[in-house]
Amino acid sequence: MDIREIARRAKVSTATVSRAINRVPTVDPQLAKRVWRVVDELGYYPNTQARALVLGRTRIFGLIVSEITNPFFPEIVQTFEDLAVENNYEILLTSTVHDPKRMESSVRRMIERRVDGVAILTFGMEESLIEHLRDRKVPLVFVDVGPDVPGIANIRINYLSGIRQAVQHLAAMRHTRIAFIAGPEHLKSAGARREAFKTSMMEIGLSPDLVVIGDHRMEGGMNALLELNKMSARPTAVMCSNDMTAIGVLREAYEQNIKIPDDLSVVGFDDIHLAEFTIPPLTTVQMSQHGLAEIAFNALLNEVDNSTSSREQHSYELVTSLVLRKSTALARGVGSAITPEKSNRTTRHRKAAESTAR
Amino acid sequence: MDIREIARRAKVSTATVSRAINRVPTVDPQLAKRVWRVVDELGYYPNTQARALVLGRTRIFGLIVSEITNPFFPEIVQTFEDLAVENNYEILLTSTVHDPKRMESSVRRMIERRVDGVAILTFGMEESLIEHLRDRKVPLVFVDVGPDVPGIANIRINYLSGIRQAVQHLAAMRHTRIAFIAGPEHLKSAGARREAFKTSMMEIGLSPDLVVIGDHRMEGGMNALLELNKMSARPTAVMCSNDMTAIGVLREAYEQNIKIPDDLSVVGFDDIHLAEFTIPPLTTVQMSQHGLAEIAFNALLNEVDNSTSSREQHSYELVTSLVLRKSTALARGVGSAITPEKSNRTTRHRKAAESTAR
DNA sequence: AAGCACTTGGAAAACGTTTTCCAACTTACG
DNA sequence: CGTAAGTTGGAAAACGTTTTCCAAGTGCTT
Repeated sequence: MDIREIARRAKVSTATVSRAINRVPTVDPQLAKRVWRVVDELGYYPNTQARALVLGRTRIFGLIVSEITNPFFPEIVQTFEDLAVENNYEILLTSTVHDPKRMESSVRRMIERRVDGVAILTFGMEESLIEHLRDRKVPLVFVDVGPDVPGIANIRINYLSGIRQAVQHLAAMRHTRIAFIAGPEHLKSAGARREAFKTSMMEIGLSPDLVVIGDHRMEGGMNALLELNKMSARPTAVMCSNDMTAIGVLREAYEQNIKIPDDLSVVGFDDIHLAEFTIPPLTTVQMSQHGLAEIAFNALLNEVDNSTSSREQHSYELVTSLVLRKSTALARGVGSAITPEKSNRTTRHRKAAESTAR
Repeated sequence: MDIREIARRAKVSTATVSRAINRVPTVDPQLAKRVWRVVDELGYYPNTQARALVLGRTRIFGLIVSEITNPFFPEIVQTFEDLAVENNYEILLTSTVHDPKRMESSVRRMIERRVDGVAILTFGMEESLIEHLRDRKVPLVFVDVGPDVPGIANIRINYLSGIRQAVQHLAAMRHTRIAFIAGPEHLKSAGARREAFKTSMMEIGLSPDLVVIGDHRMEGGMNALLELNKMSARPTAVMCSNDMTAIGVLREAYEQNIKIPDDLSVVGFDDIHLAEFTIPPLTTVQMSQHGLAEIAFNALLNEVDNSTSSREQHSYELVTSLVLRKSTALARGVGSAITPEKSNRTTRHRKAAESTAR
């Protein structure tokens, strides 16, 4: 069933049907109504491929993520989809699972399907692939790419703001041996978090060298804690490069019968929804997934519409900030005279929060 | 850059380029190589819209899920995508978030984009919508639709197998007051789980009436436990309609200082990856997400290829089974003479597992 | 040398739209 | 009544492929 069929039945030309469907204002309302009636009766849906072919626009945005099974991403995907529905776009979702082959095939698929833009939320992608896309003039949004790739909209994440708050929060609770569980070494974003940790620690005169490498998964968090436990001078607090790592730490601590937060304070990064439901609830650095998705989508939209004009706002920034829950407490041995009763601890907590969170 | 450009540069006809690209065996290898060289040099990618238009196949499968932010689904999406990549398909992913409007727009989008098939992994979808798709002869796979919709491939899930194991496992540990936290009332799949629980309980002469309604989210699990606590005769064990609910229960128990599993045994359903990392690790009923996705994808593939022949295998079954971890234990008061020392408890656990799991 | 089988190219139709051009028609206004 | 302005329809081009038809070319067999 095509537009010609509709034209025949409504006794108008295909041109008129097209105009009616696309709500061109010049068309007579009476006529338009007649067309719409036939469309509804027959359950006609325009063929988007054909439309895309002539328009040179597919109304599809590509979205490349690292790993859809990491709970960080579904929230982004959901927001992205909400916006897509609102703006009549589709999403072509691709998950690279850290595999260079998959990254390549992702890019190929995006090009083959002629998406109108791509948001890249995976890290460690070959520069040549990015250039491949850029050379085709596909609008791109990127998270955290260095300043070295010109002509690409970039969402910079201010890791320092939140991580500094976290470190100061821990220091305020008398922690001095604070470890960091980093992400995979090749990940730029993981490197940036680590850098921010280092900076924050040095600012307040603490040693930033207690670092062990994780993988941004729960498994890595478990292993990292094992690692940390082997050390002669064990840390009393640990910052994790993301929440999944922190969940792993919590889990391994349970296994080892290490009490959180009494024996060890832990703070995560990302503030995924789950962080509110861990045991104990996770103190973590918030990086709004909703905000990230929104910025990415709008950047793309912007770039598609004003394809020629306004190439200005090419860089966006997302700040991070600490959210306090229950996985951090006074360092061991400090204030041990006070009964570690639950409500008490919470109160102290809140105080510390106020002193550092602003 | 189109196929004509390639033809010109390779000094062959567009017909030959098309044949070469699609690996039609009759074309001379020499010539094919020449064509491919030009293709690579120019970085040419065939336009899939144009191809779809003439072929009448888009090589896109629709995938409709309830809620991508529920960790149950990303694993399915990942497997689905793996298979899509392997078979040169794309996925059009849609998340209905339990909103009838979104369900409608999902279906509309699938039709507009002319997907080659749709896997419906959302529940409580209007029958009229499904018929809308079926009337268009879009191949469909469905999870758990009743036997009332003919002409649609259906994946039936054997909830009973796993739930019966779980109930018997609990009974073997001397639990008699076993509660069930159900899913949203309108969900067919949630209803089926509840039915399976009821059946299993009655089989062994226990009352199946201790039921409270949840929402398949962590929040609902928390509320449900609150509810349960108000009861005069509190349950000693609780089965949850899905793992997210169980995670909520664990969380609220922590809040209430109820020890899991000593004070309360809890078992989940789904066996999401996360279930291994809760505190304590969650005993749960496994329903392979990987298997589900695989069946769904292959069913679709099958239906597209043999569009006319073999309409046989229209129903698939997925069995469920209990996986034992640490969130269940002997009922309180039973064998309390034994010191509840950790390794001991684990051993008992394993034994119970063996007696019921087969 | 003739005949045959196979490969190749040229041309064109087809897929389902949007859009342009021009002509024809309607309406409103002076 | 004549004219201008606006709406509508018909026809056709365009988007980028695949595929079919037919004719021409190539190499092999007899």
